[in-house]
Amino acid sequence: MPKTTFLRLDEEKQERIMRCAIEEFQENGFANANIGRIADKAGIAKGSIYQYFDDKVDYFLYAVQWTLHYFTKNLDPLTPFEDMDVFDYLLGAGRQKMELFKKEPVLVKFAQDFQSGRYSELSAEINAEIRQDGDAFILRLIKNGKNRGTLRQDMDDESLMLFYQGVMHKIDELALKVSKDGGDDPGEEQMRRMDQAVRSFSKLIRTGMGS
Amino acid sequence: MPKTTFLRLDEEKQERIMRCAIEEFQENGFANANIGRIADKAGIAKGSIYQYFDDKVDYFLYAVQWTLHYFTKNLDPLTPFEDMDVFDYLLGAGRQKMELFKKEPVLVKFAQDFQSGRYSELSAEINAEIRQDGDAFILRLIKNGKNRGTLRQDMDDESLMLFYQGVMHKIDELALKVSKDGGDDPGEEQMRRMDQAVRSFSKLIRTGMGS
Amino acid sequence: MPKTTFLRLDEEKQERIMRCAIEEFQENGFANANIGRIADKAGIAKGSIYQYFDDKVDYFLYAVQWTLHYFTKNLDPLTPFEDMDVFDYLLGAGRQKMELFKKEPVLVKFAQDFQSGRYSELSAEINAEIRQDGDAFILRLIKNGKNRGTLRQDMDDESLMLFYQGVMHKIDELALKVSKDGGDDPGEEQMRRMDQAVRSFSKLIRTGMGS
Amino acid sequence: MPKTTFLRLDEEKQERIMRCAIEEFQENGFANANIGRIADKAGIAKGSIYQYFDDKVDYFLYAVQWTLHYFTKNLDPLTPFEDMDVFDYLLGAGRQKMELFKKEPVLVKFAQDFQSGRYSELSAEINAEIRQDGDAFILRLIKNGKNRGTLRQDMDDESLMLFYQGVMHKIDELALKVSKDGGDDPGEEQMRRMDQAVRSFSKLIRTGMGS
DNA sequence: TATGAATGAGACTTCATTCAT
DNA sequence: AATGAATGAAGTCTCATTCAT
Repeated sequence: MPKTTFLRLDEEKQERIMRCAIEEFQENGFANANIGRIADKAGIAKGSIYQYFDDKVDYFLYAVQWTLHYFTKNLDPLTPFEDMDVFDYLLGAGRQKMELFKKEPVLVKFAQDFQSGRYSELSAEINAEIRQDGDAFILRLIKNGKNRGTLRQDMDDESLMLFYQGVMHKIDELALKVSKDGGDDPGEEQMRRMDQAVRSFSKLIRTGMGS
Repeated sequence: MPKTTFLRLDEEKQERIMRCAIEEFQENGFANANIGRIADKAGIAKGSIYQYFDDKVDYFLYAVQWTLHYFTKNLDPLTPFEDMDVFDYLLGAGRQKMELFKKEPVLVKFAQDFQSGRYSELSAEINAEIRQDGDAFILRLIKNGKNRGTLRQDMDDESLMLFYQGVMHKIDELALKVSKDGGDDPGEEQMRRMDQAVRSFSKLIRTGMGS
Repeated sequence: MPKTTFLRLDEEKQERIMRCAIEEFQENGFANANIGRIADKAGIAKGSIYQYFDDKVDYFLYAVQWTLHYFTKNLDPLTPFEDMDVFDYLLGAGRQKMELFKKEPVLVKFAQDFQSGRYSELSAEINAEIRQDGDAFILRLIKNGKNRGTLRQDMDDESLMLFYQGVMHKIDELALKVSKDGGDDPGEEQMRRMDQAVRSFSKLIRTGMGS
Repeated sequence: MPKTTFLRLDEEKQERIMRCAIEEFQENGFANANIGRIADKAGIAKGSIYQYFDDKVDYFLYAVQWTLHYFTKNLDPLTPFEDMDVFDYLLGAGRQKMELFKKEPVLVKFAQDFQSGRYSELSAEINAEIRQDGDAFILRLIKNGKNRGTLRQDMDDESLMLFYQGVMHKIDELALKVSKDGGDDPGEEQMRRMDQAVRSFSKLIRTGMGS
């Protein structure tokens, strides 16, 4: 919900203005994020921000939206969607995510934060919406899996989804940690660690912990 | 780390002062929590809080500690520990957790918040410590399971732990939601829903999603 | 060390903001000086002061610097320096100081206060620096006097300086008192009293109290 | 002006209570002196202080009075008064003062502070009174000097007094500095430095700076 | 008489937002 | 459209003083 003034800016400036905000929100949380500091980092006047957005909340909400948009634009095209099931996705997603974390650590951390309930004080609605988007995606993977016969049929979709999401969340956490360990330039070492973990999780998701 | 002045208060007052703080922090996050509001709710003077704690952070940190202490005091004694494995625990914990959520929804939400990384800006150390305590508990369950032969042997303990934690977290989320749906007095209806869910998750953890 | 925001203000406003602060500090000391009161007197918002200075200490320190700068700008040009000795200076300075006291009683009292060690809790460094500046000036007068043969040679410069400063301090005190006695408009009466005193002190400094 | 409750305490406790206050006032100034901290240091309850004194100002004022009383009780008896003039006093006082500084540095610093105008916001009256006491003492020395013919007759007593006080103040400053340089145990080295300085100042006072 | 918990006014400081230029 | 100075509400924290025990 930025004002039209903002949308008329050239894209490079828009991006700069959003990334600086995201970095600030991610580092300090919403309440401690400082509009003046964002303006400084972005090289614009504090007043200008109020030409672009109604207020701090508006700015933040658009930062969330911008981040989600960034991911759908840059990530999903890479994953051919039809006919893929959870296991396919999981295996493919592991390496891909690592690369994403390396490339956009701030965005990823920001996304992870609001998905795990930081900022929960800010409009439960948007949080719900975000979650729904993610849910829809997983549910399609699950339906595909059931159609292809790779997923057990004796359990309802929602239970499967929750189960899957719980595990996925841990993978994300792990990927973030591994990529952070890599410092400025996480190399093949980190990649191998991550691949290994993904394969373990894949096996566990498929066949469980039981002996 | 409260001052001795606080520890000399009678227990009823201490509890009131901590519960009011926890409620405030849970509802508004750390930065938006308002010391004056807490004092009002607790029926004491704003200044008194600073007779009890060094500052807001100190107060918050003790709220975390108090909450953890509350759980270990009221919950763990109920779970006989020796020789129990993850599945035992999961099944037993389900109903128990529901009851806890019904009885202490605020404490539970507060605990869940700081375990899922809200407040991450506040002393990563405490977060690490909290996590470690939880980890140790799970690792013992896992070792027990491997000894009893109920857990697969071909996977390292840490992977199993992460997997288990991911799923557990979803159960907690669910339990909170279910108990919230029950309004003021969640009845047997909610209990049944929860039991069902726990059994589903238990099955999935044991045998996986694969067909 | 004011922020650039302050330095960009027009000079009239800067001066008003500094004079109000100096008056407040002089009347109440540092700890009892009230930022809100200063803002009111200066006709600006309390918050604005924090756009200009880091904090109260920063504000105070700049008040000291501003005062010293004021004196060097408005006073020293009047005193031709080369080849002057202590006695010349003393005689010349008397009347001049009286006029300064009449014109800027607050600034003078403020300066006297921090030179005599009120505010000593605030950064001993600045105090040292202030003193050094003054010392250098006196030492030059003394060297000139020795060169011209008007000062005794059998005593080290530092002793002479301390002796001289002790007496000078009393003259300042006296000038302040005399000019205060004059009320709103100290006239020739006061001037005569002061001239007399200066001549007495000059004689004493030169030839001592002994008979 | 302490309450009778205070005066009924045994002398050791009274002294402790006063010395702790003096130390606190000297270190932090009046406004920043903390009643609670004084009580802690003195090993009494904060509330007790209000059984002894009306309020903080009362406490402070009595600290001043106590200090002056201490000096008149412990110092002046040592100086045979009759028939002494300024030069006698100066020479005798030098070594004596050094010893006093070594023995009671806090008291001395405190006295020096309020004589040089720190605390000036606290009742100008008392300050004036303090000064008057000192003045009377000096005036007697001066009259003695004139009677004995050791002081010049062609100058009024008040000018001589101011002159003398100005110089004396510098000696005090110096003595404090020298004794501070000596660290925990200033030895003969410091004593010699001080004696030397006193002799220089005595000569200057008697015969002046002129050649 | 001694204690120390309780109080609450008031201080400094922050910062989102406005507005004149 | 952009700027950045100005605002003032609101927050945290301090501490002299009171008062019940």
